[in-house]
Amino acid sequence: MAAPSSEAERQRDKERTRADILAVATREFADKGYTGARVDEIAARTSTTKRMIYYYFGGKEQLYLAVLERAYSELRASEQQLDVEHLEPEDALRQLAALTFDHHEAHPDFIRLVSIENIHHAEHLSRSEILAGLADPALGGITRILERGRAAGLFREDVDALDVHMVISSFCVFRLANRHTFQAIFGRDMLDPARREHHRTMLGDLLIEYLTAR
Amino acid sequence: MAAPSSEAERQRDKERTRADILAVATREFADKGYTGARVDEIAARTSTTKRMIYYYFGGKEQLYLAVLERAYSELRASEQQLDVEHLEPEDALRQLAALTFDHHEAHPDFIRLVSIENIHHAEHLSRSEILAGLADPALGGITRILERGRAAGLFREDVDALDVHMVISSFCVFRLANRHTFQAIFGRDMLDPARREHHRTMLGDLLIEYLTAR
DNA sequence: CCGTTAATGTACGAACTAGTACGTTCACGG
DNA sequence: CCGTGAACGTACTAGTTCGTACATTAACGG
Repeated sequence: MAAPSSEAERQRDKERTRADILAVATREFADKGYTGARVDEIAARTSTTKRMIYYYFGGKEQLYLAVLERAYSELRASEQQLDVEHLEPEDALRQLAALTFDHHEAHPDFIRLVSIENIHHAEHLSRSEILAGLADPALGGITRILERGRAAGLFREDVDALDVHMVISSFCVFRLANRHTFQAIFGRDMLDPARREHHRTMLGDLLIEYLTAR
Repeated sequence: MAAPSSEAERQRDKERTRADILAVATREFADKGYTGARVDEIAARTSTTKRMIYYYFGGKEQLYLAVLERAYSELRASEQQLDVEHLEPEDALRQLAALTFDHHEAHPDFIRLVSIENIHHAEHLSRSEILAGLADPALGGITRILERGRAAGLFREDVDALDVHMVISSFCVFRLANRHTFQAIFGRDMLDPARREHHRTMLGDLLIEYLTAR
């Protein structure tokens, strides 16, 4: 019947249903945590039924893993399209930090999923097949910038790419992941645009001053 | 009967039972999260029964709040007994950072409880009565160090105590809270003694180089 | 030494939750 | 136009989990 495959008119659409479930599940898991999330609740917010969750994903745990893997894949994609090879080491690092800062702020679900996964001792991520592909995209850029910076005698020698990555991630993740207790205790809103801008440049300064010390 | 109140021989001991429940609950909540924790499981690991949890605390939620409040109280106590007034600003800040670093590493349950509480948007902590007493102990020391440092022309002016606190907390919390996904992805053990030492001094350098820049 | 009450133990229920058995409908090739 | 299988819906179950009614025992004052 004139194949409506390319149209949005199909009533039955494998991909659409899968994507719908995944999107709803991402919000539910990020919001409530793995144990707190309810399969029935996810199903209810979907345009389909619970039966389909089991049909396409197998169960709550596999659905959670699919959600986690998609979130990490997006981060990897964002990291890979980064091109800072043509910049001077200092500027390259500042830009990389700023882009990481922005990516995290643009993906609050991801931050929460990582926190949740750490609560569960990374047991799901450890068993994931995408695990092997995550380290390199995150470290490749930093490694090359550090090499150029050290070759030019600009950067100190006693820090490796993973240390730098940790400083960047710490700062970007903490201000978002812990913003609720921070807000409760200190009354400071981490999402305030002015403060956001201040922290964004602060992170760059922090890195450069440390790496170029003495 | 010769009041065995002060002895450990009592069979019925209000304080002992309460403390027992609280200790077991702390481990359970820190390990499984609020929704993941099981009241029956906590009761089973106690030397008393589930009935006593409801007798002394009222319910799962109040028990969790009691656990959270005790964890924060310990941090506050540790912060208050800190005396860095007699040190030069730079050394004072390095020492404060190192002590925070140590305290976090010595209290893994606290780190996890904070992560868990943030997953729940700090809804429990926000309603806590101890909330008002948490900000000052955390910031007082830093504020005084910064004032002395700025007065001596050593430190930059565009950073406040809360920003400094955030940098310290970010670093100390992240390396522990996110160590499972970090380990899974990069294969790096954050608890390795040599690396621990490296990061401990690294944090001090990071702060000082940034604050004394230019 | 005994009554009162704080402290404790047991058994149970109501509600929830992941997962499934079974039945139905749509799409598409022949 | 019809048979076949993929996609989907409904209703249910088995097991879990928080919380409580009810019974009991230890401590302590008088």
